[in-house]
This record gives sequence, structure tokens and C-alpha cells, in this order.
Amino acid sequence: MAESNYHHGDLKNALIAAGVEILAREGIASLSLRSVARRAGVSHSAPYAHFSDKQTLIAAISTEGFRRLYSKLDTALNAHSAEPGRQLVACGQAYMRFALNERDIFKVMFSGVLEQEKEYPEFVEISQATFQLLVKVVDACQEKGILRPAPTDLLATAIWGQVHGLVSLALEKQISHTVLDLHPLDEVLLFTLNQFSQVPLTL
Amino acid sequence: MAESNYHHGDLKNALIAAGVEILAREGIASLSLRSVARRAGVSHSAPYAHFSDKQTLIAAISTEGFRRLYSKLDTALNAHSAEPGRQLVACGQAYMRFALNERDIFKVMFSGVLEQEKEYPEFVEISQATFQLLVKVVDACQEKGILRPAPTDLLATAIWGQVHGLVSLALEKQISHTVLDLHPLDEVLLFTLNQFSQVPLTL
DNA sequence: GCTATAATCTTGACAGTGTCAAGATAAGTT
DNA sequence: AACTTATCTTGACACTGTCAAGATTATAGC
Repeated sequence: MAESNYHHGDLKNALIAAGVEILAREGIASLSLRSVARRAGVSHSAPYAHFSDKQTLIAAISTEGFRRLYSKLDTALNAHSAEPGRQLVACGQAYMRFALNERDIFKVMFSGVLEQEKEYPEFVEISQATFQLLVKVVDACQEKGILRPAPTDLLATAIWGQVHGLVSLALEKQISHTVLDLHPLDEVLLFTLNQFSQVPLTL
Repeated sequence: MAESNYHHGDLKNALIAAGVEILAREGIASLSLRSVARRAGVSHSAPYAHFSDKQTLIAAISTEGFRRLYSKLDTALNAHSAEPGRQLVACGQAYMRFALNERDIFKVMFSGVLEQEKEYPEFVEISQATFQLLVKVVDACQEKGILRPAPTDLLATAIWGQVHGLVSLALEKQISHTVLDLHPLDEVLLFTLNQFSQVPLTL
């Protein structure tokens, strides 16, 4: 307990949560070590007991972001078990919605704010696990003849790249107006996924 | 001439050039209004005569980046006129090489550092012109039966998304090691483009 | 239970940043 | 030649990441 701020108890996680909230509420421009400390109610230097520098805090926030993304994808998968085609579409949609709904944490995860990602083992682990989720779906789709035979991880990389690229361009508003006026983003996604598919995928 | 720094002559473009150089030499972390001013040999506030704030300078640097990308793509196109299939592959490669060789300017262009891109007309213009380059190639490919019939701008968006996503994941080192060990990036690119193609594309 | 040690948090400082206001300098216009 | 405007400098402010020194509390060994 304690009104005292000394030995908060779980400041590390509180700082990560504060960071996630700042990203959601105020955006990436407001994410600073000091703002995170303020929101957690501790002094501006307190974070240094838990994070050696800003990059390390960002790595922890990114890792939390991947945990959330993983969870969304997992839910999408479980909603359509034994229907790999639907699983694939649902994953794509979940990825897209996550990016659009949580713009700024998605940006932190994928836009190079984190500079040496390989140095943060927890980050590497959860990001790879997320990819493996997709590999599994792709494999199931191949077995059912929905996707062509091809090296599974290569195909999974291609599909991930496809969805990720679309989402990134959409976030940066680089997708032409005429395209988005004529076709809602869901439809664009479906169109792109269907380039890979042997049988037509639907929503 | 003049040793005097007053009325430099073309400070605006000098600042943009300085920014591009800083991105190439030192990376995005070193890009500040003050570092750009230092490199151009003027005082820390001099940029404010030409850019109302940092975002406006970044918009100008991004615009310059798009000009360079446009030029690379245009060269790739002209190297294979009357062979749309090869043009498509060459464009994809040029896009990839630009991103990998000029990491940090590419990041500035596409990673949300620029926040209200729509407010910078020159930026909008060149980025749309770049997209139109791709639309043209896709259209030519469709006419030759290399790409399926489909709304051209939708197909072009899908293909751009594909290449952009691959490149982004590669830049962030998110593409799995096992994939990149087994398949060089050029091959991954070709594999993905071939998902769209009716006839096999080669390098 | 007491004490030594380690972990955690605060305070205060430093250099670097974006931005603004006031003033100096030079170019262009009449 | 004088006035006006664009351009550049100087100096200031609040904010940032980071570090050093010290205060507070938890923990481990006795």
C-alpha cells in the first residue's frame, strides 16, 4: 500500500501501461520518459531504475503492443477453427483494425522508432510467435488447397507483407483517394488476399 | 557570393539538402532544425525564415525524397520500354533498393514522421505522380495479359502495398531469419509479384 | 530483531531541442 | 537616398534524455 511513492510495487509495469495510454490518448509526439513518469506519479528520473534508456522503455511498450496484436489474431483464429480460408481473412481484418484503432502503438511497433529490436529478447520472441500464428493459417490453407503449394514461410511472408503494406499506406494516407472512394478498405484487403488464393475468399 | 551569411542566396534549398545529407550520414535521430542550420552554416533560428516549423522542413525533405524515388522509378521504366512485365519487376526492385539504400529518408517519407501530409501540396503532388507511374505500368501489363483484368488503380494499390509491405518489414528486420536465409530478398520480391501475374515474371 | 546491503525513488544539474521575440543587416523599390 | 521588406542573428524559454548524489525502503544474513 502506502501513500509513499517509494517502492511503488510495480512501477515497471505501471510505466509501460502509462506509455500505452499516452500513445492512445495523446499520440507518439507526447511519449517521453518524463510524461510517462508524470502519468505514473513518480519523479522524472524514476524510470531509470527500470529502463536503462528511452529505447528500452520503447522496446517494452512495443512488446506489450505485440502481445495485444497476438491476442487479437488468436481470437480471430479461434472464431473460425477448421475453416482456414475464413481464418486468413479474419486475421487480415484483425491486423488492419488493430493498426487503424491503435495507430500510434502500431507505429511504435513497426515504424523504426525502436532501433535495435534484436537486442530485446522479449520483443523478438513475441513478434516471432505472432508470425508463427500466420504461418499456421497459411499451412492449413495450403492443405485445403486454398493456397498454392509453395514454401510456407515464404508465402506467409508475402501475405504478411501484403497486408502490412496496405495498412501502412492507409495509415499514412498514401492510398489514393479515388481508390478509397470507390472501394472500402475491407474490400481492398479482400481483393489483395484473393490474389494469393485458389478459391475466392469472402468476408 | 559574399563571405557574409546574411542573404545566403538559396538557404531554403541548402537547408533541404543539408537535411537529406544528415539523414544519409547520421540517420533520423540527428535530424533537427538546429543540426540542419549548423550544416548550412547559419544560426539556429535562420530556418524560420523559410520553414514555419519542423514539420514544414520535414515535408520539404520528404518531397525531395519522393522526387528521387520518382526519378529512380522513371529510369527503371525507361530501361524496359515496351516490356511491361520487366518494367513491373524493375520498378519493384528500384523501390526496394531505394528503401534499403536510403533507409532514413525512406522512413521519413513513409513512417509517419510527417504528420499532416495533406497540408503540403508539393508533397501530395509528387507522391501522387509516383503512384501514377505504377498505375501506368499496371495498365500496360493488363493490356498484354500479364496481369488479370481488374480495376487498375485497385490492382496498382495492391501491388504497391505488396512491395511496400515487404520492404517495410525488411527494413524493420521483421522478416524471419529462416526466410531470408533461404531466399534472398530479390527472390522474395519476385515470388510476391508473381502472385499477381498470369505469366511467370523473371529478373 | 538488528544491521548491512541492495533496490528504488527524488532532487538537482547539464546539454540539446523547437520555438518565439527583438534586433541587425542587406536587397529591392520608389 | 529613404523606405520597406526579406533574411539572418542573438538571446531567451520550456521541454527533453541523461547522469550524479542523496534519501528512503525492502531484503538477507546474522
